[in-house]
Amino acid sequence: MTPTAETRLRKAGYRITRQRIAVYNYLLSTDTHPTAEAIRQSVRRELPHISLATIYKAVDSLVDVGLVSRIQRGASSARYDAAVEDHAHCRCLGCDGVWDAPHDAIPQEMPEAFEVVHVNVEFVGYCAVCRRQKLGLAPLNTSTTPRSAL
Amino acid sequence: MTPTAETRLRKAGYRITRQRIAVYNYLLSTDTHPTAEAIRQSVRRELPHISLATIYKAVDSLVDVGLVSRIQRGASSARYDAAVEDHAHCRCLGCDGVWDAPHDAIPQEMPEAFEVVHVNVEFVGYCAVCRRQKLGLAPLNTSTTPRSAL
DNA sequence: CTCGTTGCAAACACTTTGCACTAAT
DNA sequence: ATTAGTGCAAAGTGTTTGCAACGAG
Repeated sequence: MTPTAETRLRKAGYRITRQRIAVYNYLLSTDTHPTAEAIRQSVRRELPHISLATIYKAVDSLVDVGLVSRIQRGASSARYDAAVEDHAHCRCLGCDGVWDAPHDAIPQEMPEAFEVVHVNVEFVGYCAVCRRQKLGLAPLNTSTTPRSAL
Repeated sequence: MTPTAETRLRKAGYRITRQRIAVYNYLLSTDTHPTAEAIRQSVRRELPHISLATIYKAVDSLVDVGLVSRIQRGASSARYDAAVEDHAHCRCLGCDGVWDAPHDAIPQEMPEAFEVVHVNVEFVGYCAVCRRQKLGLAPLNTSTTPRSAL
C-alpha cells in the first residue's frame, strides 16, 4: 500500500487495516482481474481467517475512494482491478478469463444529454487457447500461464 | 412474432408457444430494455399465470437463436432487447434506467489473437432527469415518459 | 403419441447485512 | 476511549433446476 493510497483512504474516513492493505497489495501485484473469492484465496496466505464478507467490504472501500475498479459484466461474479482509468477488456466465453484489451478502444465521442462518469468496453469472444480447443486442435504449449496468450 | 422469427426458432428445434410469442412480441414493442421481472409484469396481461422461470427460459431460447440480446452489466439484473446488432448503451446511476446510446460508439479496431463474438459498450453516468435532481434543480417536465429524455 | 415446455418450488451463486467482538485511531 | 472494521452466520437477490402436468407438432 502506497502512502498516497493510505492518505486517500484516511481522507474518506476509512481506517488502514491489515485486511485492506492485503487486498490492495494483492490487486496491485496481479493483472488477473480476480473475483472476490480469488482475492480471498491469495490473501489467505497472509490472513488465514479473512472472510469473504471482509473482502467485499474491503474492495467496496477501495472502489469508493477510487483506488480500485470493479468489472462487472456477463453473468458471473464481479472482478477487481487496481488500475482505475477506463480501459477495454476481453472476456473469454470458453474459460471466463478477463484480460485488458491490448490497445485503446474507448470511444472518445460521448452521448449528449448524459453525464458520462465512465465508459465500459468489453470484447466478448474466445481467447487463443479456447479457440484452439473449440476447433479441436492441439493445445498451445502454454502450460504455465495460459491466460497471457493475448 | 414474425414468420421469420418462427422459422428461426423451429429450425433450432424450439416449439412456438404462447409464452415465447408473448415475450418476443413484448420485446419488439418496447425500447425500455426490460428486466425479466418487467417482462413478466407486461406479459401477465395476456398470460396471467406465467412464471418468472418461464420468462427466463423464453428469453434464453430467443437469445439462443439470435432474436434477442441480453444486456448484463452493472450489479443489477439482466435486461433484454429485441434489437440484436451490437450497439452502445447508457446506464443511469441515479434511476438504473438503460437506453440505447444515440450514436454509434462501437470500436472498429479489434484485439488481435482474440476471436471477437460481440462488443459491449456502455456509458455509465447520469441521465438528464437524474442529473437535475442531483444538482437540486427543479425536475424537467417529463411527467409521462421521463426515460426518453436523451 | 411424443417430447419439448410450463409453472411451481426448491436449489443456487454471488453479495450484503446484523451483530458481538476486535482493533485502529 | 471511541468508533470503525472484522468474521461469522443468516438473509437477500437474481437466476437456474427438478419434476409432474401440459400442449405443440
